[in-house]
Order: sequence, then structure tokens, then C-alpha cells
Amino acid sequence: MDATAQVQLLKENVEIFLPDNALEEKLALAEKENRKLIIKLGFDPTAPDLHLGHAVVLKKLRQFQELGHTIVIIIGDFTARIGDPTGKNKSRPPLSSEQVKVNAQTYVNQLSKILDVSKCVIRYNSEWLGAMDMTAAISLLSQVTLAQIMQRTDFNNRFTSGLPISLHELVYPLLQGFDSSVIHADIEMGGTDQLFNCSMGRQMQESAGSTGQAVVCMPLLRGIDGSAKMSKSEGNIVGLTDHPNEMFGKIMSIPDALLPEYLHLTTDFSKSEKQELLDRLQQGENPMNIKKLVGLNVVTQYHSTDEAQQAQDFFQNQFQNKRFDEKEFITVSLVTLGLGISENLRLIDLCKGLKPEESRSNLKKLIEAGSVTVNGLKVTYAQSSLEPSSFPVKVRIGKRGFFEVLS
RNA sequence: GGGGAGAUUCCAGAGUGGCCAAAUGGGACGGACUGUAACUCCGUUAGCGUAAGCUUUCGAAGGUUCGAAUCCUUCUCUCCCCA
Repeated sequence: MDATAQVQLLKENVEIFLPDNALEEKLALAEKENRKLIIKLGFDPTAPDLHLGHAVVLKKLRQFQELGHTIVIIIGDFTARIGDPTGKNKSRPPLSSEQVKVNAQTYVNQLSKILDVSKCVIRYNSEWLGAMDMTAAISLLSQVTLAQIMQRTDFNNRFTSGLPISLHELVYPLLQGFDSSVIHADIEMGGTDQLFNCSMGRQMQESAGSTGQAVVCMPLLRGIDGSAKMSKSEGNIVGLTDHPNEMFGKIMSIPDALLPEYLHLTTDFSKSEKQELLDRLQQGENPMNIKKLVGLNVVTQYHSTDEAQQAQDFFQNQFQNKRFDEKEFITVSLVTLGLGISENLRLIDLCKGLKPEESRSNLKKLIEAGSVTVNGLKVTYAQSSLEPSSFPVKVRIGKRGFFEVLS
């Protein structure tokens, strides 16, 4: 691939380059010094569940990796004790070192779905941050002013709206920046929400007398509910390890308005394929069709073509087909639910057995609201009893709970 | 260090002795409609009980009272102003 083609590929979907011609500059540098670039990606081991939002960044990293550049993953085990304040207004509980190890391992496993982990360098930042003494720490702190730190939107918002900001949170960007300095990063990747932290790294490197890293930020993928950002705490994620059926279903449930964004950021389609699908949307084709194609594509990336196809079939049968009998049910027996078959097994008790995580009060409300059907018929009285002779019985609870109960 | 304000159910935010499991809005969930989209409408939103009702909940711990989210004491945390 020639240089221009490389740049074009690497620029696709990127939202922010800092400085503007960062990429060209760094690539030229690599060429001149006859070496590959060091690309940094930081990871906070408090939240090891990767989702499609992370994948946007990881896919870009893969492109760099495929061009031979070195990916350095920083496991922020030290900084996890502080907690990245990005978008947060509450402090997080500290993690034990065992928990950090477990999380790091899960994280790396998930990374391998996208990156060739064997070619990545993995470093823990406690290695240098933990060893730092007070003199070095103070000297680090002296490199940045309060006004600079307060430029960060998040701190600014919290400050102006009277919310607490602890001092240790202010230090977080510096430590993350110091990481860049230690590993001599050429480029730091992240979502646009990491812009501040990443540019701090650039500054730290420069004040340490070396060349500052370039910052490459990918757009933030919005959550499946259409809210600003996909994040676990919002409960709007598509996890990379989600079951194919679930993954497909989640894609189908995104608002139509999000479809172009998902098409661009989450799929593997080529530029021309993407354009073709966008054209079809524009021409008024039912967005559902395009959404299915996106769903198929995404599930294929993280599972397989077959599983993606099966997921689509499942979806069509389970949710689009109106015939109750033809749906798939999870088979359970009364015995495994710990329920004996008796003269008067009440519906509420059966539901509690099937959905133990729901409270009885809540299940009762669901039944009364008409969300429970027995053999396809709504039953709205929680105390209804089920005759022993009526088993096996098919019970649906809410949109997604399909059970066939054997006696 | 001194002075002031505040902490309410998932979130925001009312409530200043009984009518408070706590207004209202948001979110979430469920129902109708549908393409598990959007829009719209309706319902639910502490737990347990078939029910009457009972239990726990308004930063924490004590106290006053027949009765406390509301009053008092101590404590914890936060914000603002002055130094």
C-alpha cells in the first residue's frame, strides 16, 4: 500500500487529529527514521467489558497494526486506584490487585477479537507510577497549571455546578500523560472524550524534552438507546461477547436515526457498500432491511457467518413472526425450578420460579399489566392456578421471556 | 481557621409533626399500535402477603412525641463566602 492510500485508510472515520496534520507527520517521521510507530492505547481495568463503542477505536488500531506499527496497551492498574473522572461525577471504589489482574485478563481476551494480541506490548502503569517518589511526583505536577486542567469540560462543568472535584482526580490526566512519556508513544488513540487526557500526554512529553505524541480520536458511538455515549453504566451497550441472538436483537432495537452512524462505525462494509446502503435508505427503503444487514455484518465480525444467519432467523421467527406456536422456548421442568406439581400451582409462583431475579410484587404487577401469556393467552390474575393436567405449558413473560414448562 | 447553605425513593427535585411508600418531571419497565424503530395513548416504578394489611425506606447514630423525611443532639460528607 502506498503512502497516500495508507493515509486515506487511516483517516477514515477519525474525528480529531491533534495537530491537524498529525498523521502525515508521524508517518513521515517513521519513514525517515526507518522504524514503525508506537501507538498507545490506555485501558482502565475497572471496566473490562468491551462493547461496540470500544471497537470503533480498536478497529482503527487494527489498521495500524496491519501496517506493521506497534500497539502498546497500557493497563492502568495504578490509575485505577484514582478512577478516570471522564464523564463521572462520583468517585469509584478502589480495586484490589487480584481484581485488576482478572479484569486485565478478560480485557486482553476480548481485545483478541479485534487485535493480534501476540503482537501487542502490554504494560502496567504501576510499574513506573508505583515506583515514583514524592520529589518526582511534585516535579510532574509542576508542569501543568490549574487553568490548564480546568479547561477540561468535565472539570469545568462540575466546578461551575457546585459538584465535588477531588484533588486526586485533577492529577489523573497528568499520570496518563506520563505513561505516554515513559513508553515514547508516537500516537495515542482514544475516543473523543479522551482528547484532553491524550493532549496532556503530548504536553508532558514535550516538557520532558521529547517529541509530543499525536492524538487521534475516534467518534463516540452512541448507545443503542440513542443517548450520547455507549457505556456500561447506562446499560445501552452491545458487548463484544454478547450472544449472537442478543447482539442481533440489540442492533435491531436501535432508533432508525442511529443507523447511518452504526453503518459507518460498527460494520466491516467497504466504502462503496456503505454508500450503496445509505443510498437505499435515502430512497426510502424500509430502514429495517438495512438494519438487518448491519446486524448480520456485526454479528459476523464477532462470531461467524453461520451464527449471524442463525441469529437473524431466530429474530425473525421469535419477534417478527406472530405465530406463538412457532417460537422458540427455553425448556424447564418444574422440578428444576424447585416447584412440585400440586393441585393449585399459582401463576405468580411459576413466574417467580422462571424469573427468580424479579420480586414477587413486580411480577404480580407485570401479570396484571398483561405482560404474561400462558399458551398464547393473556392471563391477568396472578393467583390463577395451573391444573396439573395442563402441563407442559408455554409461558411468555414480557417481550423476551419464552419458557416451556414441563411437569 | 471563621461564617453560611445543604444531604429525600434510579436521577433531578417538592415535601418542614399525622391526609407520606412520599408531589412533579426524566429515565426505566410493561400494555395497545409497530419493523423488539419512531410517534401517540395507557399503566407500573420499596419488599412481603389471595386480601385486609404488615415490614423496611428520606446521609449515620441516638433522643423528644401517641405519632418524625419533617423537631433536638452528636457524627459523616458536600457546596458557597471570607482568611
